[in-house]
Order: sequence, then structure tokens, then C-alpha cells
Amino acid sequence: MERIADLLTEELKTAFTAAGYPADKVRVSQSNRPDLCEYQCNGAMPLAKTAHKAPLAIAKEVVEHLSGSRRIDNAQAVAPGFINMDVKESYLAEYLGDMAASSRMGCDEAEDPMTIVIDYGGPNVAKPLHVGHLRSAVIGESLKRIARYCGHKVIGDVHLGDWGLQMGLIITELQERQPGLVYFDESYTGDYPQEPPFTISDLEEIYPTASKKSKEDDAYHAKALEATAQLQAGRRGYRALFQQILQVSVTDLKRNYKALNVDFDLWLGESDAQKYIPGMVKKLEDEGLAHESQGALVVDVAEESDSKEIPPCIIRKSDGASLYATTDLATIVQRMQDFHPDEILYVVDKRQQMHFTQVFRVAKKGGLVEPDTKLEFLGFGTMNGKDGKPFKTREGGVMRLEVLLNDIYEEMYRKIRENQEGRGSEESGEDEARETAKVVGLAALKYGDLSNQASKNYVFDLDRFTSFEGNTGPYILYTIVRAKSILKRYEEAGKKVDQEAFLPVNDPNVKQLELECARFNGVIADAFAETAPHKVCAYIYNLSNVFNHFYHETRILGEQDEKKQASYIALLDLTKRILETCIDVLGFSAPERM
RNA sequence: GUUUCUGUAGCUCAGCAGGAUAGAGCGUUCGCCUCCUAAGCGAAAGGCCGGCGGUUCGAAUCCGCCCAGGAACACCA
Repeated sequence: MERIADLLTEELKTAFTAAGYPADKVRVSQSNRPDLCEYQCNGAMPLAKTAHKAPLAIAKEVVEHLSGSRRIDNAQAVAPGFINMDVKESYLAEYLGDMAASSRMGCDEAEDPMTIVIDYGGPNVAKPLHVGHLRSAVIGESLKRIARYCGHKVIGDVHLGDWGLQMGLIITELQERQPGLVYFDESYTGDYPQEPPFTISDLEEIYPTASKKSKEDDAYHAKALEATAQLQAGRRGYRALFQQILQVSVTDLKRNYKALNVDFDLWLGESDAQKYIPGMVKKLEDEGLAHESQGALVVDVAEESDSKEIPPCIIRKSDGASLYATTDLATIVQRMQDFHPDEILYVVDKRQQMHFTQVFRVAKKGGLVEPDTKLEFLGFGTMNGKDGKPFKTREGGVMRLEVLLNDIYEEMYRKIRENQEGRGSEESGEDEARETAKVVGLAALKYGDLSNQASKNYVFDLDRFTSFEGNTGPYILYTIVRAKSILKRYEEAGKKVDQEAFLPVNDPNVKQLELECARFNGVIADAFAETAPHKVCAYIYNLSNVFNHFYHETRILGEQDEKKQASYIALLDLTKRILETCIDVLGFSAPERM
């Protein structure tokens, strides 16, 4: 369905044309003065100069042509040249009925679906997920869902950091500790053991230890480099060990992402792209793009229009090893081959902007992608503590995601219990309260993150995010639970919800809620077009406010007029469905009660 | 140093294809539970939209300069 604002724009354009004015710049938008009108059009003002006429006079002429409209009500020209208007109640009821009749509430699927690969993980093997991984997971998951809801084919890839020095470090440290393992015996030709010689917690301890040693001890560092090179060269024992490190890590990562309600279609990593490197490099060389510079193989990516210097992109180090950019380029080749996507979207820390600018340019120049393949970089800001500096534990270390989640669950549980006592109402059981705390806690965390613009840094504040007041996840969930509760009682009274039973009701509170519901399709479309989940958050917060106002002013279950009541219920049901769809697209869900 | 992002109420943030009186929430103050979850609703106070210029009938929004803070600037990922 078309958005109401667009439908009104069409009518206004017709009216401008009929009045003899150009209509190309005419646009109707939601009014920024709700006390005056519901929608407004400012199109008359810029015409004043060329038409040599007062804008108000133009507006008046245009308004003359709107009198027969079935959608527009109370159109009037106001100084200095605004055209104010309302939506006819009868039309709005009809529009909402149509919305409610479709399972997608008027939000059409793309006619020409795109294939989009979203790269939004980037966790490192053998390292626990920490808060630095939170944003890409949360934002990427939401973007994936928004794009899917819009009808596109979306492939989410975790893109593991499973290649490079880190693997060499782990192997080196393992060898130090258990030199007798068969993996290190070069003369060994048999099968390697099924059971890995370490657990996930071993790995999580081994890596930082090795990393520290390597920084302090040059000989150790050299050994790690050598191990990395041999692994990359395909040494059997190292490959076997690598597979086991991978397997142990991925199992753990999957568990962690699941707790976040984040899931990936692909569990590929940097290592999977390695086989595409030789061909990719050869292509760049053949096309004369790659050349030697200070011993390294580089591709120049500077462009004349650059306002700053963009250094050449290094494809191969002077020691012959590949690096970050190499792997990312090879991954692009792999993705083009496997999926031929129309777009690849990277949801990555914004500090990597420069790197991706280089990679994208090489990919375009070298023809690794089609000329019209969109390579997009969504750089997100850091999550800071209350002091405005990057979020740390009390001891100053990086906080593990699991720990953060647990803190939130605990805090949520405490609040739920507290509220139940305060209310003195039905006590839910221990288990249910714990379950609810998890659902609400996750919503608190995700909403707290997503309600900020992705590209900006934001302050993580546990107390604020888990609060039930204000612009928070819990507040949204509470609103949904309220709506669910009424619907349940309505049905318990033996009545059936008629989703399309909208009637024109002369009640400003009802109309306000209706207008807000009608914005749904536009909000989703905008959020997709602008890769902006925070717009969905802003919308549901507003919708929740309007709903709670309506709820407070209107007796629904006590309404005597059955038809009127059915209309209220239809509106409430539509509101609930919209809210539920929105939070699903944001990546969390609501409990039955709280 | 160069480039770039950010600067809006005490705090946390919206708004930025220019439009009418710059919006929320928290915090502060004051109302509202015989009634569908008060985890709610209503109201008040609180702002030279970092500063100075420019474009425009009109600027938080566009342009220039300045100030302050963050980030990135070839062989780490």
C-alpha cells in the first residue's frame, strides 16, 4: 500500500497543476504543528518568486481544487503560505481496514528483490565475545531482518577472524605446553585424534597468554610467525589443530549468539577465502593494477577528487604473506561467485572506514564485482561507559558479553520482583520471573543500542536501559503486554476479534492512534533505505506513547456500543501487531505478561 | 600535521531533501488508582541548537571560518 503522505502528495500535485503551477516540488508531510493540522504542504512558498504572487494567494488557489477530495478534510491556506489539512475519518478507517486485512499491514514486499550479503560478525576464534562485538551483532541482525521484511533475499555471514597471527600464537603456545602432542610431530602420517586437546576455556586463556608473551619476547614472536606461515602453507598437523580450534570456538560462539537472538546463515571465515587469493591477485596483476612498492604488492586507489590522501592498498606484504585487505578482497570474490549479490553490506566499527574505502576501490577497479554492485560500509560508533570512554569492567578490562548479559538479567529480575511486591498482585513463579527477566533484559539491551544512531558512539547505562520508564525496551514491551491482556479478556468474554472492523469515530485520541498506525509502512521503508534501525525504535516509542494515551482515555472493555467496541479492538489489535512486527525486526520479543 | 566525525535542556538522545512556538526521556516540582497491568497517564519549570559570518522571504538544518572533543592516516586485524 502507498503511504498516506504519498497519496496526499499526489492529490496536492494534481491541485497545483490544476491551479496552473508546477508541481514537481510539491510534497505533503506530517505536520510539525499537530495542534493546527495533521498534514501540511509547504509547496506554495517557493513558487512565490517565479509566479510573482504572494504565497498565501497561491495556497488559496490550490486549496480551491481540493474540495472534492475523498481523502482530504479541512484543507486551508494559512499565512505565510502553508496548506494545512486533515485526513477524512471515513478514508482513514478504510485505509486501516485495508492495512489490517493484510498480514503485512500494508507494507509491500519489494517487487524486484535484491540479494544482499550482510557481514556483521567478525568475532575472533579462540577469543570470547566481548562488548566490542555487541553492536555489529545487534545492528546487523536488525538490518538483516528489516531487509528481509522488505522482501529482499539476505544472507548473513559471521565472517570469523580465523586466520593470521592469532592462530600461530595459539599453536605456538600449545606446543610450549604440550610438545608431545602428535600434531607437532612432522613425521607423523596417521589420523589425528577426534577429541581436541583443549576446551574453550583453555583457548580463552591460551590466546591472551601467547599474545602477551609474543609482545615481550622476540624469539617467541618469531616462532608464532613461523607457525602462522606453516599453517598457511598447509602443514598437516597444524591444519588438524586448526580445525579443532575452529570447531571448539564455533560451538561456543553459536551458543553466545543464540543468547542474543542473532543467527547467521553462513559461518565462513577468513580461512575459507584463502583459496580465492591467488586468482584474485593474478587478476589484479594481469590488469596492471597491482605493482611493487617498497617490497610489497600494492594497488593504487587514490582518486583525483579525494580531499585526503588515500594510501595504496597492500595486497601482499614484503615477506610474501597476505593480510587483512587480501582476505577481504578474496571474500568478495567468493561472495560474488556463490551468491552474485546486488549489495554487500559491512556492519563494522567505523574506525575501519579507511580500510574498506581501499578494499571497495580495489574491488571496483579490478572488476572483482560488477560495476553496479553496491559495496556499502555501515560504520558504527563505540559503546561507552558513563564516563564517556569506551566501556570497561570495573577493573579496566574488556567485558565479556556473557557477563554483561548476566548483569542485565539479574538487574531485570530484581526489578520484576520489586514491582510485583509493590503491586501486591499475583506472584509469578521463580522460573517464570527468570524467563521474563531474560526476555525483557535482552530487549532492554538491544533497544538501548538500536535506539541510537548506529554511526554515533553511545553511552551504555544499565539503570537507564533496564528502566520501565521512558524510551526503553521494557516500556515498549509493557505496552504490548497491556494490549495483549485486553485482547485476551475480550476473547475470554466469548467475543471474536474482527481485525477489519474499523469505523470512523469522532474521537481525537482514536484518530491520533490511527494516524500513527498508518505510518508503519513508511517507517519500515525508510529504515531499510537508510539502514537505520533507530527509526523503527523512534516510531514504536511514539506509537506506544499514543497507544498508552488512548488506553488511558478510552474504556475499551467497558464500552457498551458493540460496534464501537469492535472498532477499538480492531485498532488495538492492529497496534499490537505493528509493535510486535517492529520488535521482531529489531531482533527481540515480548513476554505474555510482565 | 592532514583528513574526517561529533558538539541541541543539568544528564542521555531525536530532529538536519530549509518552513509556523526546536522535541522526547531521565532528573526536579505538582496532580491522577471504587475502573481493561500506576512498570501507566496528565501538567510545570528547564534552550542565543559550540561561536562568528554568509546564502535565503525564512537556517538547528545548506556554505565558509574559528573553538572544543573523538577517530583514522601502507606491510596488525
